[in-house]
Amino acid sequence: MDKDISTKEQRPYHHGDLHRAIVETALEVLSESQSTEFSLRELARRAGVSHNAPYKHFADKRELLAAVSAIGFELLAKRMAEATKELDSPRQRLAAMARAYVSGGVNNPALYRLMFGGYLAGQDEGRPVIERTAAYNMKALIVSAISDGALGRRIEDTEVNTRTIDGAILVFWSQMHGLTLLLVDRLVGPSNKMEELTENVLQGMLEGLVNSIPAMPEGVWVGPPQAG
Amino acid sequence: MDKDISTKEQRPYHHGDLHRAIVETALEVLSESQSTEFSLRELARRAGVSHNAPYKHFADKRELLAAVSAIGFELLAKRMAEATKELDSPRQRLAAMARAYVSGGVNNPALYRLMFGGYLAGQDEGRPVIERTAAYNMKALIVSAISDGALGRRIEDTEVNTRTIDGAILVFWSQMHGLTLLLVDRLVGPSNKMEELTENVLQGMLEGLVNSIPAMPEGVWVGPPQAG
DNA sequence: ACCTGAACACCGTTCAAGT
DNA sequence: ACCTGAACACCGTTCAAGT
Repeated sequence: MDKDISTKEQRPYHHGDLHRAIVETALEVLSESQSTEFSLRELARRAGVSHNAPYKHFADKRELLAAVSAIGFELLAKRMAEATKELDSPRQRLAAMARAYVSGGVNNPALYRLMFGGYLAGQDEGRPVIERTAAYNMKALIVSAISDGALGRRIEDTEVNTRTIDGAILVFWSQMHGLTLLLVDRLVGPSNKMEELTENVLQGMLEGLVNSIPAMPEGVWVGPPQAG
Repeated sequence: MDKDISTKEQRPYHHGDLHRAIVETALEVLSESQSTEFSLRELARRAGVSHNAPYKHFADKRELLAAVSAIGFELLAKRMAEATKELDSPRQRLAAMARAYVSGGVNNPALYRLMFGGYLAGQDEGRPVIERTAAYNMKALIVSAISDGALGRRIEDTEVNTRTIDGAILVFWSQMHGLTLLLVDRLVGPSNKMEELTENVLQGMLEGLVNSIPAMPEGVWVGPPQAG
């Protein structure tokens, strides 16, 4: 009649939170293999449940990956918030955020690609995408870094309006996004020059390509091509 | 004894160029489905050969996708060359190239993601990647657009050196790459505002974020999030 | 040379049960 | 409720053969 519920490891009926366990396993496997091509069955194996158990928590492999992606956005947002926490100067805040953003991506390329790679984007137009709100939380940090005065003098003006700020955000985000992905995909490198490149790009962005691009560190471009 | 080789459709022993046929089928399927998750077997079916025939021409699904990616780079390079052909002003050339680049990506997101999505990037460090030279040909167009005077006055200076130009290229390319992918992944939009956004970003990039970002068209940001 | 059919070890996903 | 085993229709890839 005794159940012996507390001390020994039971085989059947474990896992209080399989949902969480699966997502964490997925994050591990993603980091290790740097690929989303793992199978649900492998995850189940590593989590110690039958190949079928995950379907109680996720309708789909896609849905699991969406959950992983959402966590990716949270992690990146946390990094960005952390990096800017104690900085006052708008320029410093923006630079710190850019560095956090780029290094976050370069640190776990597969996760960054999953978040932005459109694996979960298209499909049916109307369907709400689960990680979308997580993406918006992250974007909000960029918005605040820009609109809290990052643009310097213009931001104090009365003529500044939301559309102008939207423009700045778009420039900033797409610039960092592009740099991150070129680094991640090894079209530019090496990634240990990452901070230097980020700083240079940031400076060029703020002050204008024509006037201010500083000399780049050498060996920035991956290559050379085979025979030329 | 007659072979009847010319007029009738034979069943056995077709395809003078199965390699090409497979790649073209892959491009079709990629465009239609906007996903790289089609199977080799499906390609073989559509090309009218056994599921096994492709392996005579490609060691791997990866190798096939690399060939498709290479064609993607060629197509994009052609677009960019075409777009700038009859323009003289560096500013116009750069803008035209940016537009061609972005619209090329937005036109076939799955192909663009395949080209840049790192599907073929990582793996073994040393291994030469087949599409890499194609990517370099495309990059050469960007290089020429920048260094042929696109930067205006600075480019005439004796103080201009290759490292400076590298910096400009990095800014330009990563900016366009990022914008393209934010559009493609619907984090910013709608894509019919693409040209306008491109022009604005380009202007911001050339003249500096602080001074020159013009007002953005409305409705640029996808959203809003669910409950906020 | 170029293509085929059968076979292997895997998938994602479903379903009728078990505790 | 939560988990399982068996089953289905598919993969990518390999191999011994056919023309």
